[in-house]
Amino acid sequence: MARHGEGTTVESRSSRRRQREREQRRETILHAAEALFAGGGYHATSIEQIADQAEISVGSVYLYFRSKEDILVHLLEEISLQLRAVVGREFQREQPTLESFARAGRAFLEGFCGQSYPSLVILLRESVGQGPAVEQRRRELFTGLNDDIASALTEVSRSMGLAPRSPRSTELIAFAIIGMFERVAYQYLIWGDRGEELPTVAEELATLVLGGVGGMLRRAEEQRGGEGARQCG
Amino acid sequence: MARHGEGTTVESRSSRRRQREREQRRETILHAAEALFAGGGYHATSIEQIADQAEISVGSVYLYFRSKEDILVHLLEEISLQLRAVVGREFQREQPTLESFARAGRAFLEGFCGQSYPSLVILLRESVGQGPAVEQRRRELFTGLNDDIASALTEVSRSMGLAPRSPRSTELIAFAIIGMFERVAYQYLIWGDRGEELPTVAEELATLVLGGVGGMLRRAEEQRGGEGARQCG
Amino acid sequence: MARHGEGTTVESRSSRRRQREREQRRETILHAAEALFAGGGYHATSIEQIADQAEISVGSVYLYFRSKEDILVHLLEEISLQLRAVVGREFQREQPTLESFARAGRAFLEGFCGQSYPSLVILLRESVGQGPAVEQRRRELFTGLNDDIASALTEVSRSMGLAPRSPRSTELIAFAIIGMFERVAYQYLIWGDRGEELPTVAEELATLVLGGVGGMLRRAEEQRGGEGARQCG
Amino acid sequence: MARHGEGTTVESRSSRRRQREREQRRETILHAAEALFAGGGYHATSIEQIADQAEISVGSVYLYFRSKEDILVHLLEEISLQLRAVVGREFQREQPTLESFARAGRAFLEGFCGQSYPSLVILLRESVGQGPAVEQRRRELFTGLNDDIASALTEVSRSMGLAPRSPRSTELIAFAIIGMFERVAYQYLIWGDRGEELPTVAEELATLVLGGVGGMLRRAEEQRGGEGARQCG
DNA sequence: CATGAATGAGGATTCATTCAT
DNA sequence: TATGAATGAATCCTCATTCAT
Repeated sequence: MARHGEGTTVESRSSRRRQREREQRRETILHAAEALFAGGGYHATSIEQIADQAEISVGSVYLYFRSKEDILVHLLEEISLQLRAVVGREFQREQPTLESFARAGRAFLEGFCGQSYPSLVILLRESVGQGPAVEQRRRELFTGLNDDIASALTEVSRSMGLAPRSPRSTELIAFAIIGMFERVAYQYLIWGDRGEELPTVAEELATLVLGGVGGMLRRAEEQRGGEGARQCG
Repeated sequence: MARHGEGTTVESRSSRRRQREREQRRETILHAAEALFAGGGYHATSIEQIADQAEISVGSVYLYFRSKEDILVHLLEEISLQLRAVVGREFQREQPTLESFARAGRAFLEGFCGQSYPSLVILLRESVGQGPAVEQRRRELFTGLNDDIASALTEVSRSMGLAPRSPRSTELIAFAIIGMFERVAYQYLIWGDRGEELPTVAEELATLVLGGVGGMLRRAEEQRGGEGARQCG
Repeated sequence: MARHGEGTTVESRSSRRRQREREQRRETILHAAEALFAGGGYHATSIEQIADQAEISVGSVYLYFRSKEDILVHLLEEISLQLRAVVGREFQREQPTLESFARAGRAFLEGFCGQSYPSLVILLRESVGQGPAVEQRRRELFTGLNDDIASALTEVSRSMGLAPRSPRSTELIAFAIIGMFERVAYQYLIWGDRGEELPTVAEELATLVLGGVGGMLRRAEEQRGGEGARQCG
Repeated sequence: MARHGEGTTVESRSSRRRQREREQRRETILHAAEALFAGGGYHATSIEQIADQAEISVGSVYLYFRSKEDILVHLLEEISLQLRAVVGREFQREQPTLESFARAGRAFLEGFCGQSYPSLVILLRESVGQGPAVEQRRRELFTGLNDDIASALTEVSRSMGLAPRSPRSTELIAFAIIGMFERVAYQYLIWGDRGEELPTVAEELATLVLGGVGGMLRRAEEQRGGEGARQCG
């Protein structure tokens, strides 16, 4: 329908603007929901509240999201990206070392939790136990995170001159690392009202994790050696 | 209302019977709810379903529990006891050693998770994000568990000849340990459908934790030494 | 739980009372809905209005009916009984004759339509085009009615000395009879605001139907004869 | 805006084209709606679905029709024309006879129902019980149809040498005829899934109607005679 | 104590209609 | 004219909790 060369431009301009506005609106809803879910809880938050907060109508929410659950799923989507960006960065810069885990831990606590407390609350509290679709997304998130960490672990243990461990060992260590940070974040940030201690805790935990991961890697090594020996015998 | 001297006896007998029956009824409701919450989710379970499963009337549920939320809180209560019994036992027998942590870990995975899967699901999934009262109880549960572990840690590090660490270090290590097992249990048991791997995983994780905790303790020591040195300088 | 002979009586008494009250409540809802559906239309009537009219709460409506649609279906159920009682009576008394159709017609117009105008409106207007479940029930209603009439037709034509006609002919004549009354009732009662003419119309239609049915029966006879002849040729 | 002499021509040309296109668009919407209403039901069909099916935007639907209800009303308008064309044709060709009713009946079943099943569904099912405006249009439709048939009846009875009957008798017979075909069409075509029987049924019903109408006419005559006699006496 | 019918606030979702572009 | 995003009123239904029996 657009005529002449510029027609296209005009059309694509307005269409791009539309697209941008649409994205913005989506984000607005998502952030309104994030704040409300984190503040009052997923179930205690009604669609009407979200609409009010986002300064749109109830019906409009459904132009951007299929259902209330869908909002939560997309929130997890965003959190997943944030999280892997913050944490993954530490492993991607160069050859990861044991120190990378300490840095990644600090990044998680200070870069992620500290920057976006609502995200943390949704990740660790509000998205838990809220139905299968949400659970599925959480699972993917954690699996992805675990893969990142497991890869780094493999690299690190190789660079430490440790023999390659079984895939499950690596997986387990990765989950263990995630779990440590999860619980610490939950205790200190969600339950703790101890935000001011965050830097100290981050520092201390980073140090501890260094020892813990180092110890686990070595232990896995020994165990494997033992197994090997036993098998040889 | 008691008549004659023996009245008291009679009454106390029947009153004791009453008391016992009351307890049984409570348990019945609690276990009905546990199964339903774990199976279909806390929100998807109605009081009517619980009453049906417990073979009593809806009204009777409210003779034993103030509200639906109250059932969940008491379920956490029970789980808390189970958990500390299973895990605590390993630390209480004698002088705890590093090995105790490995044993406690195995006990958690095999004794608790393996024996009562529904309890695990409620502890880690269904009781999360379900309102303040529940959250409060969960917090107490984890704090209690943490205290147990922290005490053991103090003992162990002393018996290992390591200098006493700051209370926070100990607390952090304890939370880290809890977190490791939480996430591993969630991944392998709740999401994993990998129940059959449980013994292997338990064994492997126990070994890893030995290394991890050992490493963390040593690292905490070093850090403290460093700090001390710095302070001295 | 009831003890002694009278216990049973007492229990069954109260249980019978309960049952009776339940039935009454059901009827109350049904009649509230009937009036509102007939007055304002099925879709324009909300569950809240029905509850108000029946002087109960919204939730209680759902103790007696699964859904709004379910109310309509049960309304049709009742109408079906009424209708077959009123119309069927005329055929059941003795050997039906051609006159029976005239009487049944009068009974339909005066006994059914005249007595329960709302029922008529629901049968012919509000239950039409309201979804599959309702349509299914309407279908059964009409099929049942048709069976009644078809049986009578068979009797009558035999008693008139007419040879038995094909099942389809009988079915068709029965539907034709139903259709005549339906449209006449719709025109004169639902659209007509001509309730006062009812007796006259009923009389006139009864007479006409006598001729019509008689004519149809004879015509079916001839046609059959013709077919037979053709087949013989 | 028209320039020069020919301007008018040009304008009227383009205006006629516009007009034609507008009509086409209207028809497109109408037919999209017809198919959807007949298929899924009036209420289950949304304006968006209609717009999609007609390959226009939601807003455009409102350039052609005031409301969703308005679409249904106009659909009835079209159906009314179709119907009277098909049925009326049989009476208009020459002097109508009793046979004309049989032919009109066949035309209704085969020409109308058989050719446009969706129209039938909308006429007999989807337009019923859908609010006052629609009901008003349906009433006009049936009244018009009735007038056509009543005129023909008057002609026929005169040509059969029967004395003129009361207007109401004629009206009643006309409604009776319409009702017969309505119910038969509903049963066999909408409920019946017996489309293949249509020709047979049409034939059989035509024959029966011959007898029925004949009988009704004669009976009306007798009754009138009786009344007259009574009045005379 | 036990029952289970009754309550009614609450919430997610739909959809006909409008209007700025 | 055409569009389709935005609106928000309207509605069905659920379910935790109460209380008369």
